[in-house]
Parts: sequence; structure tokens; C-alpha cells
Amino acid sequence: MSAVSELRITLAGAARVVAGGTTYGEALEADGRSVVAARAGGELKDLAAPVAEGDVIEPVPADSPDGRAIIRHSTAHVMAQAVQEIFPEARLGIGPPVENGFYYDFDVKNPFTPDDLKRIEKRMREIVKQGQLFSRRPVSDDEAAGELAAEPYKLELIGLKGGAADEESVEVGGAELTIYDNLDPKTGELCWKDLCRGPHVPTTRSIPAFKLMRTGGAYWRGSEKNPQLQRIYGTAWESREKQDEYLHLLVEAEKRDHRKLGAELDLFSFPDELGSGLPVFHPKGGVIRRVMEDYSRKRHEEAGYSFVNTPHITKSKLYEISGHLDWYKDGMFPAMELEGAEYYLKPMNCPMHNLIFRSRGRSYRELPLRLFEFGTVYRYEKSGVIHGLTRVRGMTQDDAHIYCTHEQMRDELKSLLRFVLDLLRDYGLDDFYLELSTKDPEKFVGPDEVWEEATETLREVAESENLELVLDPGGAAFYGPKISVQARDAIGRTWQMSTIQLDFNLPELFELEYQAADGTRQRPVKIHRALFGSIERFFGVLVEHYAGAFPPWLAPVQVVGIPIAEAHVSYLQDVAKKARERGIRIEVDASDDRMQKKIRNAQKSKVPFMLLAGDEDIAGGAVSFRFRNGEQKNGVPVDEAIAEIVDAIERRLQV
RNA sequence: GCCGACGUAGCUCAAUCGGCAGAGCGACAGUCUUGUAAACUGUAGGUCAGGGGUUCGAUUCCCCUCGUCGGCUCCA
Repeated sequence: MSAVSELRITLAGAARVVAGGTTYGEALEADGRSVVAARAGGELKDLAAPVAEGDVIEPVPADSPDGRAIIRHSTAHVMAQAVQEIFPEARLGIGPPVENGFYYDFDVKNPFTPDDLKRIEKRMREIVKQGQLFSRRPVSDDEAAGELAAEPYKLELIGLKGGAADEESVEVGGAELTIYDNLDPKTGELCWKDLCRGPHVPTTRSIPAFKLMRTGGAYWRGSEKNPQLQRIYGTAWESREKQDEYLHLLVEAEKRDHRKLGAELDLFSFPDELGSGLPVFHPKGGVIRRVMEDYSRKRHEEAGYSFVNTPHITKSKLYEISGHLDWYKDGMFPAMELEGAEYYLKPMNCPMHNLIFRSRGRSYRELPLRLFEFGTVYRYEKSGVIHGLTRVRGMTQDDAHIYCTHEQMRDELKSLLRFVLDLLRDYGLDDFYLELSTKDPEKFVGPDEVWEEATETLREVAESENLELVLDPGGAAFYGPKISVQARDAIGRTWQMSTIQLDFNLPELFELEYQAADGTRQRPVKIHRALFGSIERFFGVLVEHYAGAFPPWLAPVQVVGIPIAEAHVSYLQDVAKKARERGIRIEVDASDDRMQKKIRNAQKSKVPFMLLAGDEDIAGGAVSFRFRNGEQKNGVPVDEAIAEIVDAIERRLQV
């Protein structure tokens, strides 16, 4: 090796000179645990790779996003090795890091059982303990094809490499193919190898914590036309503590599962008799829903919306005009044949709103015309995707369509986004980011300049709200750009909530027109927007956000009166009467349970306020509060107590 | 729709290697009532998701359907 004897590099912002053959790991004095890889000139490198002249080198900490991804990717390799040791006939698919973990796909005769997972995990722990080295080796395409002759899926990826160089794949990518050998640290013997771009942690010992999570089928390369492989998901972290935190979050999320809370709190159910994805709301869920809707109506009324109503079913003609029958038929329930006509359940409200717009001539003076409806729609969701209230077949959208002139579009979009964000905040969601889906240059309708202006306006408004803006280039539907509001809930999960979408297509198809000031006929701009998305879904999100402990204004039962003994029931009933007169939803627990049991029941039903009354309270014309957190406030005069509750309801406070 | 797991009382879960199905909570009835998360006693409650098959006999084994759960695809 007559390598250059000295190399000039930049480390931590300072110029350094190191001997030729120095590795990134040596240069960074990395231990392979807190620092798992290096970044040189923006590219991630193995610690064992030699530095190059002129490198600007930074460490990749284990607890950074890249660091975690590397740990997870390496863990995926360990898993694949374990799988192939236990199931030698298993063929490899791909095994990338993903959010919070990693997966690897395998072609196996029999799907993995939970027992298999245990065996695989056990073997993985042995491999980790053994400290196998991840050793990078560049290969030519032909060499790779030869070495991986038994791995048909890997061969397919090698074959794809040339054509799809832009594909960001962890297997192939960059200029050359590389294979990672896993070597026995003592003997240097080859234990396993995989086609992989890398980088990897230096040894399997650099995987501090991991756990296999679940299995499932997954189509090869994500297409349902391809064979289905068996995927194993796992998680891996830079420390045991971080992993425990993550697992704890999952437990917390499970406790908040709206499907579970919905049954426990008697909010809604999915009767088998109705069919999959068709919820019914019980009285308690019904109250929440009604309050949600009432408040939304009130706010829409204040914001200048007109309320409309449309039927649930229509002749096919409407969806021929709108084009739904061309491009959305799979998502619709099949037609009913009646009197020689075909009728469809409506999957969307907008076509019907268009009919309202064009029911008579429209003047520019009427614009913006904002039509709002709680419109119930039915969509044929495939059986495997139905999920609680978040993915259903029958749902009610808080759907609005705004018809305006080009000149009005800008202001309308601005006020609309503010309206949406304000309203979401009122429902208790206040941590947002926005996603802007822009034009797909290959596929769009409508004039360029309107796309441009609408997109720019959406961007401006997003920026003026000081919200994080994620771009989704080319992600818009063909008929218009879209901005969607993503909300983070109480435990940091994000949900797609509202969408605001321009539609340049339907006004054309329905030949919508208004008469402008100069007497010409113009096509209106149509803005489509749903704030909740669907009431069902939003309801589900709120259940999870609040973990079922709704703020008083939404709580189905706001107050439970609990007598210390039977003798105090009638006093509490008087209190309840007064409270009801102030609009409070209050119940008195007059059952023959003991007081402690009543408290337990009320606590479990997550009622915001308990009002207790015994001899002491009655003597002072008072009641005693118990709050959800177990705190109490005793001897509060009845009027004051009611005022406090009314205040919390009116101000929509959480308590 | 596809791959896999699952479906026992209102809920949470036992049991039956093919031989009369069980508990806790809840419900109901009665007894007892005094200060912040479970009083006591009793009663009712099941075509073991539905249908078909194998068998002397099926909740148990096989097939189909429905539903639920975890993934994939999809989410206009």
C-alpha cells in the first residue's frame, strides 16, 4: 500500500492532518456505541472506512435520527441472519429502517408464528452478544449476482439498479454495489452476508436494545400484483431506557385506543348486524357528537356559511357528470336498480353542492358563496382497511364548498386556514404542522397561473401562521393543490385532520358560472374543505387525545352528584335541578352502592366533576368537589360550585 | 381485496387431548348505609359468531360465511 502518507481533513471545524489509512472511527475517536458512524461531506460512512483527503468529518451520534436509523438497519441484518439460520429456505426481501424501528421481508413457506419470533429473537441476542463485525466489501454487478444466486429478490434489485438510480434503496444505491459480511470477531470467519449500501454499526455489540414486535404479510416491492412476503417488524434504540420509553408510549397509546374507550365509556359500537365499518352512537357518544356539531355550526354561521342539505342517494347521472363513475367507482357501493335507473349511495357531497350553485343564475355579488353541510357519505372501503372510527364505510363529513372569484381566492384561503386552525384549537388540538401538496406536472387540469397563485397563497398563509410546512411536491390531485393540517395529539402522535383543496375540475364539468360586474360569464374557483374530515374520525381522534377524559364542555356527563348517605340524595337532587337550569349535564347517583363505590364508578367514567354532599355540606348550603385528579375542594356554596362548573364549560377549559 | 391470528355470558378471561360449559366484574333482587377508587348475600344470564361436513357424540377436528385484531395494498 503506497497510500498517501498524510491526509488533510477537517474535524469539528478544525483542520487536522492524519496518517494515511486512518479510519473515520480513529479520527473521531469513536467508541461505536455513542457514535455509530461518520458523516463525511454529507455522506454517511462506516467507522471502519478509511478517511479521504479533504474530508470534512462529523460524528453520527447513536441518538441522532441517522444514528438510530443505522442501529435499526444493522438490527434488521442481525434479524435476517437469525431467520436464515433457523429457516435456511427463507429468501431475503428488503430490510430497511423505518420510523421507530425496522423490518425485513422474507419469502418463507410458512408464515412466522409468535413462537418463531421468540426463537429468532433469542438467536439475535446471541449474535449481538458475539459481537460480529460488519465488514463492507465492494463488488461488481456480476460478482454480486454470482454470490447472491440463491436470492432471487436480491438479484431483481441488482437488475433494477441501472434503471432506477434515483431509487433511495438501502440495498442498492450509489455508484457501486456493496456486500456486508458479518464476521466472527475471533476467527474472522464469515457468518452471514447481505447486499447492502450501508453504513452499519461497527459490530453487533453496538446494538444496545432491540425487540421484535409483530409480523404481517407485505407485497414484494409494495405492489399487490407481486407475491406476498412475510414481514417481521422490530424496534431498536440507542439505549435500553429509550426503548423502554418507546414501549411505554405504545402501552399508553393502547390505553387511549378509541375502540376500547368507546366500549368502556359506552360511546359507540359497531353492531355486527349493520356490517363492518358502520358505527352507531350511544346516548353518551351522541351527546359529544351533538356538542361538537352544534359548536361547529355556530362557528360556521358566524363565518358566513350557508347551510344546505342533500340526499344520501342519487341517480348515476350525477356521478357521470362529476366523473366519479370513471375514476372512483371502486370506492363506491354498487348501484341499486330502480325503475330502470341506477341509484348510488353518495361517496362525496361536492357534486350535489354544485347542483345547488347552478340551481339558478349566480351573480358575483353573491360570492364567495360558502355552502356547508354535515353530509353523510358511504364509501366501499376494502374489508381489510376498516379500523374503528378512523376508517369506516358510513360517515358524516363537515363538508363545505366555497365558490369565489379568482380575485377573492387569496383572501378566502387566508381566512379559511385561520378559521380551520382556530376551530381545531377550540376542540383542544393546538400543535400543528401543515402539508402542502403541489402540482404534478404530468397530470393536472386548470390554468397554470391559478395553480401558481393558489399554491403560493397556501404557502404564504402557512408561513404567516408560523407553522412548520412540509412540502409534498407533485402530491396534489389532478384537479387542484391541497393543504392539509396535521395535528399532534397529547402523546405526540400526528393525525391528518383538515384539508383545504382547490378544485379546478368540477366547475368545468358542471359548467358552473356566475355573472361578473362587467356582464360576462365567469367560472368560479371552487374550494373544498373538511375540517373534521369526518365527524366519526375526529371523534375518534378526540377520544384518543383526551384518553376519554373529555373537557367539561364535551363530556357526556359533566357532573355526578354523590350523596354520602341515602339521606343526602334529595339535597343533591335539588342541587342538580339548579345545575340543569344552567345547562349543566348532571346526574345524581342514587343507587344503593356505598359512597366509595360511587366515586370509583364516576372516576372510571371520567366525569369531570363529582359533587359530594353530606351533613356538613348541607348544614352550610354547600357541596364538596372531587376532581378527576383526586383533588377535592370541600364546603363550596352551591351557587359558587355551579358558577365554577358553568365557567369551565363556557370557556371550554380542560380540568 | 391479500397474508396471518382470533371469535366462549353485557365486559375481561378460564376449561373441555371429541363426552352435561366456569370465574370475576356488570345486571337484577334483598340486606346494610355517613366523608373521597370496590359492603354483604342471592338470582338470572350461553344454540361456545353463523352455516355445512366428519363422528355414536362437535364449543373442541375439517370446509365456507360473517366479524374482530396485526400487517400489506388502498385512503379519491
